[in-house]
Amino acid sequence: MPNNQFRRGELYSFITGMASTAIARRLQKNFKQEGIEITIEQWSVLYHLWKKDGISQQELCTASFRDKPSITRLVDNLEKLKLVKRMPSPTDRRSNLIVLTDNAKKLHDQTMEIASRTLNEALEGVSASDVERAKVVLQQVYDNLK
Amino acid sequence: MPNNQFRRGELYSFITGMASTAIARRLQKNFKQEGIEITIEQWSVLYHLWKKDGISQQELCTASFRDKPSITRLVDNLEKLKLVKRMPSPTDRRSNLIVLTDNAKKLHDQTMEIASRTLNEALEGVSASDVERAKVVLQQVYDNLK
DNA sequence: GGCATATAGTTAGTTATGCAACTATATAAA
DNA sequence: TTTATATAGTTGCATAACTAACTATATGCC
Repeated sequence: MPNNQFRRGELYSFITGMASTAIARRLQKNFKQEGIEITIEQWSVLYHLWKKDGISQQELCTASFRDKPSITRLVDNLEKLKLVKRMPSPTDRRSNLIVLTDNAKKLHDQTMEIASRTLNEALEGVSASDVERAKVVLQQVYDNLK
Repeated sequence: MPNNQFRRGELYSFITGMASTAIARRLQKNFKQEGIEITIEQWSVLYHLWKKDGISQQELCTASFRDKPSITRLVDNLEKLKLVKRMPSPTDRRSNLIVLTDNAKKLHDQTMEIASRTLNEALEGVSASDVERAKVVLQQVYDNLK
């Protein structure tokens, strides 16, 4: 096996697993410590709804890079938690519009503060320009494969 | 909400989801196209065993950044697929040594070639030095949170 | 209008993760 | 030696992901 193949195998584990799951776990832990009992996946859905409320499940799929079954179940669980409601679309009877409840609106400020703090923990000692360069690489990887 | 908090929220999605899941999906797809019916998680366990065969589940946990239940079940499934066997450790009766079967050894060359090719697809147009810099950032993130 | 096709969303089955609780064995301290 | 503690691994429960198959509605074409 050529040496560069080995190094790329190592890289795979870096990009694929380590940093992303570490951030996810830490964010989940920080939520829990403040008594916020939602998963980070649920939070990421709320995150898009806070930016734009009342969008369809399909729009949530696109925004959050998930497939339709994943969004169906995340919305199921968010509905059980009384954080969102499915409303029939007035223009398309196949489609639901997902709207935030007051409970979810109340979570915005606190969870965004925790997410911001978590990202600060994660990026401690990393310069803004290195972060930007890493973003560009990861975006390029995504674009190469989508 | 201050503007830089918003930008960091965007960054979160970069690091957490996009690139890593895109690579995982593409690798899975490339395996499947060549008729290799294992998951990338199973492959990542084999990957460590190819480097060093006959290690304990705990060593697999450390090497693959997974917790013990995850490794227990991955080894369960790999055993069902006749790709590994649990052997009792001769020195510690609590411990299993996980050894590759001949079937698993046969998968090495083909899957490494696919993984290498997939990573080439992913990194197309990204310079080696940018890859190295991104690796450093992701490693730093991991170290910050572990 | 009627038919083919595309789109929105749901359901079922398998795999994987995280967490907590558990068993069994090993090690260290009294 | 006995007791406490640490370690290796398993099991149960909840959540989430991917794939494939499905229902219902919309759209485009004849």
